[in-house]
Amino acid sequence: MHWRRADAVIRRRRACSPPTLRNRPCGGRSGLALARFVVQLGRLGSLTEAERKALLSLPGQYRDIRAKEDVPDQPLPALGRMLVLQDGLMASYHDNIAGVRHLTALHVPGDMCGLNTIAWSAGPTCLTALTRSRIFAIPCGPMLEALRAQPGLATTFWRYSSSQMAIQAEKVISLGSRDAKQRLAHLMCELAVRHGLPLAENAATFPLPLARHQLASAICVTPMHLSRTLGALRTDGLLFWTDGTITLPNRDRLARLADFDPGYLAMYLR
Amino acid sequence: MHWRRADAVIRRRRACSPPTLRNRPCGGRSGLALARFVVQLGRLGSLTEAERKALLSLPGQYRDIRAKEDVPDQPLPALGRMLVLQDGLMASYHDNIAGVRHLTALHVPGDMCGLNTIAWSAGPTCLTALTRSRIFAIPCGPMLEALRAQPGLATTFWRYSSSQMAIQAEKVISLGSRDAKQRLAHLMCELAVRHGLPLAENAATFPLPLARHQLASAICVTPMHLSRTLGALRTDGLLFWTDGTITLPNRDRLARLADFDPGYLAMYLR
DNA sequence: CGCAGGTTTGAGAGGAGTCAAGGGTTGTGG
DNA sequence: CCACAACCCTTGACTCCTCTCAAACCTGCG
Repeated sequence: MHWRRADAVIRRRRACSPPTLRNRPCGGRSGLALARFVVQLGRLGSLTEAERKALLSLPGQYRDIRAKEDVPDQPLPALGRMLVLQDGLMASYHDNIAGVRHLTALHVPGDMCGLNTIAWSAGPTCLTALTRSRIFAIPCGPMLEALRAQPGLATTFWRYSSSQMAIQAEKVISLGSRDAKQRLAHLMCELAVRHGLPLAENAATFPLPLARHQLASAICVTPMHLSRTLGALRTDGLLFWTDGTITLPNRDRLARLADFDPGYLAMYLR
Repeated sequence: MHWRRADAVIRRRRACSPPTLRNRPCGGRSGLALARFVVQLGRLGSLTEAERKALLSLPGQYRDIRAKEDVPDQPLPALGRMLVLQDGLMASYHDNIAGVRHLTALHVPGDMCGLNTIAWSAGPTCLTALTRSRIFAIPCGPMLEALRAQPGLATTFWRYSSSQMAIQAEKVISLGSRDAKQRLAHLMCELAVRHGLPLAENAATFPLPLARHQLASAICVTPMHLSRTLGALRTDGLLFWTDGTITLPNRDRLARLADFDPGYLAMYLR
């Protein structure tokens, strides 16, 4: 694959990298990642104490993933594809027939990636780490076991998938009806909420240590046009992105520009 | 709301139409609609005989919906929002702040619309009937009851939601990386499959009794541009749309043009 | 230091939107 | 029956957004 980038060079080095992850497991059971995930689930509706306990006691392994490393189809043999993101930023991607990569979803810490692959897998759902990330990988077996022991979990996971679908739907609306400036503004409003910054705070700052072409891919524009769009929002005084950090001085104005309605992000709001 | 149309007239008549459905219930229990839905579910994975029976015995009411009629938030009081489409074509829509309508998903006969609202509802998920449609509306109570009696159903519904999410994801890819001609071609390839036309048949014909501006909205272009795009595909000999009927003489070529890979439509393939 | 890659900026081209006009169809009322 | 309106569809001209191609700049690194 290659990014839709200025120089359009196919990076053979990366294409030839080994298909399985080769990173050291770094111990630890359960821990922060699952706790964050459970908090998200809790915001979506009723979660019984038994379900909470079952989730928090799920076994798994922490793994560090290098930035720009892909998680292929069978990422962690015998570990399954359910990854709770603890730190960093990951994305689901799709490489089209020409080999150009498009990011179809972003994942922030506390998100569970690939959860619905246990329900149904529509072809290869591939993940890539946009930044150095730490994940908690849950094996398939114990997850199925937990579903058997706590049948209510299926509903909970279904609910979670539905909430992620709402984000997808908003992306469709964005791509279908907003121009590049609005799409960028909308994504920034969304990421601010998903990073846990309360809506009440009008100014926001959060890390986004991406390359330009990665963010460009997330809003479906070329890096060149992203550059111009960033410039436009910068002169508006609405968005600054330096040293891998986003600064939004005025989220209200930004939200108005982007037609942003946070209703679909209930699971991230406190 | 108003469609993004040539004359840009807000149709007050429709906007003022009563918010609740006023169509005659037309009797019948279970029947065709649910059977089609169950067939879809069956293709997604294991469905036990008990679950199948529980689904098929779900109570509900058939309703006819006029073309262009909206199904508002609380469509059928005390009936819930789970509608199995038996005949016709429906769509989920989103009216943006300017009142312009965008279709975010199409529903063909056998689809269950709004199923995931029972899991989690991200704001108003509104439906509209693109053509005269017949639905089977299932009340919320019996559905929850069935979920209690057959806990495995939650997994099944979760799986179904995931499969619908795959269609959404493909839409994101379409909007992000294909131009109008490819998007139209892609949607036609998809609809042919979802109408149950076997992939092996290279030529396809299926009904699509829509107005131009409705289809335009589904692929996110203006009706004027759709008109041009239809002309282009017509001169290519790939797509003809007359009298509410789509004719695709060469699905292979169309699929190649659109970069269409039917893998994500497993639940519609036989 | 040179090089490769990321980033920005500019000029030109093309896809898609907007505005506008014209023809076709349907429905309604005189 | 006809006139008229309303709506739908198509086509053309113009404009704007975004892509492509290209060049220049910057940065980190071998």
